[in-house]
Amino acid sequence: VMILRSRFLDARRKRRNFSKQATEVLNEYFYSHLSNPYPSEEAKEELAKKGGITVSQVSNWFGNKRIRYKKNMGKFQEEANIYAAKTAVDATNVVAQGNQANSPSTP
Amino acid sequence: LNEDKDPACPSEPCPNATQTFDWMKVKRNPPKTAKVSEYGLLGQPNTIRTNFTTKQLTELEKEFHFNKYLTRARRVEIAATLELNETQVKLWFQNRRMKQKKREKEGLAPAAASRSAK
DNA sequence: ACAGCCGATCAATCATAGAC
DNA sequence: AGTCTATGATTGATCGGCTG
Repeated sequence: VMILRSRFLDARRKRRNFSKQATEVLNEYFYSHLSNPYPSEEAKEELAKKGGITVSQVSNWFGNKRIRYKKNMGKFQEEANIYAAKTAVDATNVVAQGNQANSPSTP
Repeated sequence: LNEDKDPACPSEPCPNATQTFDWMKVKRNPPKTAKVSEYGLLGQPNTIRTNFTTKQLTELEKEFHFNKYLTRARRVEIAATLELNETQVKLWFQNRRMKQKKREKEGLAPAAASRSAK
């Protein structure tokens, strides 16, 4: 069992938490787009640049964030309120459904 | 000063603050990788994430370096040798290619970054 | 029709960093 | 120094779209 673990023990180890700056930028986007927290490739690149991390890390972050958020929404309520007040560039008016037009930066 | 923006909560209690959007309700269907163990005696018809053994991964990796893509024949061959379904082998290669592409991408971006930083 | 591929994502899990 | 929780990364598998 332990022998089979050695298979990994490579990149997954030695993990560093993101800087305050990165976390801030990511959360800001996430909560200001809570109705659809799926940044486009371009948006990811910008977030990566602003946070000083890679695009993959941005993707990982959103992937984890979305899953964990819906898994336990209550646990993020407080955090949601904090960031919700910061930015309101979002268009939260998609009550039912029928939404699919997502153009953050494509006029 | 600022009131929550809860445009609508038609007929839902809406526990607290933010509402529940569609993406939060998304549910994936369970894997069908099962080799059908008869759903009659206890447990569900096993539909769990495959756990490749070190040996299987070694073989798959070796084959990948030989060919990034599989032919039907080769796939059948490998599946039989490693005791996996063709689907598992096919999926492994698909994911492996994506992983490869991701690595190449990450391996060049830093180079370009240092170029402009120099 | 249809299977394989791509790109994105999900979901479960691993391993570690940090809180207590 | 542990134990528990937060979090970044990995990866088998799903979803929708495109294509030969």
